[in-house]
Amino acid sequence: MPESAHCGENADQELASLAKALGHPARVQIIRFLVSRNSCMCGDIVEHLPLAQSTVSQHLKTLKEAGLIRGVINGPRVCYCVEPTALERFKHLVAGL
Amino acid sequence: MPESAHCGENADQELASLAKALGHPARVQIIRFLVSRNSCMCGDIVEHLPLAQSTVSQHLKTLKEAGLIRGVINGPRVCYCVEPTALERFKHLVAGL
DNA sequence: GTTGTTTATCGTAGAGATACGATAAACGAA
DNA sequence: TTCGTTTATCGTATCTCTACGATAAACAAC
Repeated sequence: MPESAHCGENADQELASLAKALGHPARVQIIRFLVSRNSCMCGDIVEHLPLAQSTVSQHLKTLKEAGLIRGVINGPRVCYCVEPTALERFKHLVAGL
Repeated sequence: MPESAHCGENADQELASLAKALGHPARVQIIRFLVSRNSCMCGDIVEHLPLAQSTVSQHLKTLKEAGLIRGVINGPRVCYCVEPTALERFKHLVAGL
């Protein structure tokens, strides 16, 4: 299994990638907001943050690309929620430091 | 106590700052290296990473400014070690997500 | 179809991150 | 003092991040 030969380095890269995604206060707030509400629409997040809608959308994209959240299209809206496995994975990797 | 009125936001900022410091693979590797050895000289880290000495020094500065490591001058060398309280604080903040 | 609502993307400006080589600073040893 | 070792800092080029307004895309309702 050549994959696991570098699992340590991969874990470093994975942890760094997740940490980077949470390396901005607005994105931490978004995650907390989603955890507290289980799920919500993009508009709710925009109202909750002192940022323009386009900026919030960009932060959501960053979190989505890191795998920390998921967006389900619901008519003209998008319902966002945390990806529990990714968040737990992050907690696990951090706890292992 | 006006300080604690915004402790939630402060925690977000604190978590984001620590996460940002760990948002690069090289810095994750440095932290792991220091944890595994308890402490070591800068040169050891430079040898362990595929980066120039100046680049490693810059990463060390980033980690130091985030409070995650400490550098003790020892003659012409500098002995680096993790700041256990900061690392535990980070683990605690992440676990609370 | 048109209209209004919601979200994503584009374009862009400014700030910060990342890497390196070159150089400076600090110190022990000769 | 002079030399060698070790680490930090400077200067720089390139890239990424962050923010915004403007615009496009998707859809419900009419």
